[in-house]
This record gives sequence, C-alpha cells and structure tokens, in this order.
Amino acid sequence: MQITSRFTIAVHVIACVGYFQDTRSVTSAFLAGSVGVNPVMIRNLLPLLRDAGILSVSQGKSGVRLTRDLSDVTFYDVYRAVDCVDDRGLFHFHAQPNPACPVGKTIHAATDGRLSDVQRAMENEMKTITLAGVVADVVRLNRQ
Amino acid sequence: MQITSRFTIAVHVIACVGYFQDTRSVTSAFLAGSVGVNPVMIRNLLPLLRDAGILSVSQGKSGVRLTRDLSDVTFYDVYRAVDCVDDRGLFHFHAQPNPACPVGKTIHAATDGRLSDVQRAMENEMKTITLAGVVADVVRLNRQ
DNA sequence: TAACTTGTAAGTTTAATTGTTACAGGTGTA
DNA sequence: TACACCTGTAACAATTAAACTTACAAGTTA
Repeated sequence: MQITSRFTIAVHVIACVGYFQDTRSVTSAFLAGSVGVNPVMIRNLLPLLRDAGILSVSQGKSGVRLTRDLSDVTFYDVYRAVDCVDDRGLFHFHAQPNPACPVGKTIHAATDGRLSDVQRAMENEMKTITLAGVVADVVRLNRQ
Repeated sequence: MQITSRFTIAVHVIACVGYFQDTRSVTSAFLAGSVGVNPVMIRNLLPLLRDAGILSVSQGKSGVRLTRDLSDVTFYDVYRAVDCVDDRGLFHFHAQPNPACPVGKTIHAATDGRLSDVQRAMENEMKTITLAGVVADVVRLNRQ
C-alpha cells in the first residue's frame, strides 16, 4: 500500500508556486509540465489547496499565488487538504470478523485504539515539517 | 490510500492462535472462519509469519502454534513480516518530475528525507505495541 | 470582445488487491 | 502402511481504486 501520489504532487505544486510566483505567471499547464502529469490532475488539486487556505487561484491570467507564509504550512496541512487518508483511517480493517468467535467479536475493539495511535504518530511527525524547508532546499540545490 | 488488510488480518490471526492454541487445534480453515476470509488468504499469510519466527505451521493435524512470547512480538514485526509497505516506501512519489524545471529537478532530493522521517515515526510507534497487549484486551473483553 | 484560464463531468485505462478453484505433497494417527 | 486431513502454491477471475484523457461551460483580464 502507499499514500496517493496526490500528496507528493501537492507538495511539488506548492513548492513550484513558491519558487516561481514572483518571476512568472503560474498556471495549471505550467505546473503540470513541472510535475509531469495531465493539467486536469493539477486543476483537481488546486481547489483543495485553495479551500485549505494555502493558495489562491484566478481564472484569469494572473495564475496561482500563495496566500500563507510557507513556514506556516506543514506536510500535515497538505495531507489534510488533499484527503489522502479517508474516514476509514490509514489501516484497512478486514470487513467481516466472525461475531460468533470470541476473537472475531472483540478484535476490532482490541486493536482500533492502537491503530489510531500509529496513525497519530505519523500525523504528528507531519506537523513538524514545513513547506518553507522544502522550498529552501530546492533553492539551495539549484545554487550548487 | 490504506495499508493492506493483510496487516490487520495477520494481527487477528496471531491473536486467534494465542487465544485458542491451548484449547483446540488451530487450522487455516478455523482461522479463516474467525477472520471472515477465504482459507487460501490465511494459507498465504502463515508462511510469512512463520519465516518471521512468530509461529510454526504443521501440515498434519497439530495446527498452528506460536513460537515466541507475544510480549516480544510488536506491530512492527508483523508489518515487516507481511510486507505491507514495499521498497518504494509509504509515499508514492509521482513518476516523472520534469528535469528541465529547477523544481522538478530537485524536488525528489528536497523531500525524500522528510518523507522517510514520517515513515520512520510511524514505524517507531508500531515498535511500542505488542500482540500480548492485544490478546490481553481480547481476553478482558470476553470476560465482561 | 478576444484570448486565455479554471472547474468539472464523463469515461477509459491501468494497476493492485482480493477472492476462488484446483491439486500436489507433507503429516500424524490408527 | 493406509487413510484422513492439512498446508503450500499455481493459475486465474472479480473487484476496487488510482491515474489519465477528452471535452466543454463559465469566469477573468486586457
């Protein structure tokens, strides 16, 4: 299993807007060119990032712009915005444990809390990572 | 995205063996009945758990037995044993960032370490959770 | 108004997971 | 040794989810 590429694409998109917004007009076609996917995938992503307050999108020629300082945008914000992990949680619980079995009847209750702990540990780590750091590394790597 | 149900099925299987092995012969058919899946799925799982040193499997009538104390078996051991996350890692990186773009060229290097940090945080939490705790909860819930 | 853009619907392709049938061969008991 | 039962595994079908594509209505700015 893997977390959807929507997450890494979203990180790429935000980094790209941060890197280019003062130099040129950033459109979905331009972003798609950098990421290497169809522009429609970008256009499906942008409203999610806009609704999360990370960037603004204009249908005119002005393009995409950041609305928040990237030191205030974490991996967790992006992960929530693009909804990589749905309500069912990170772990996919098998559907029908047998209620007539003492273990089948209780396994859900006995594991759910622990699975949530694991998911929360992952999310807490995501909260410590900012997009500003990513863009800083992109800038640094381009200077070398 | 979600982590394969193989993981929660494996936890269920181990808990079941722990709960029943002193009472009755535990076979793949019995385990499949408790989990609610086809016996072949269980039979595909058992060799993985056996190779990880968690249990032993007999083709005769003696059934499946644990080979290690469950206080020494963690979620991480199970997760490694059933190979939920392959070499590519937890995050699915989009395949072709444009090398002609300063961001596309460097985004991989700028994010890989951070993505590994997130995955490692999840795995470290898994190392703190034992199957003994799960079985203890199953037993407790059946007494109530 | 013209040129360009986003938002979104609808449908196709691709890949991964899950489920199934079938059977060869190992194991233990009588 | 023979029988009943079990696992291991191959081969394949079904299902689901992700990724990609085409097409077009509607908004925006110069």
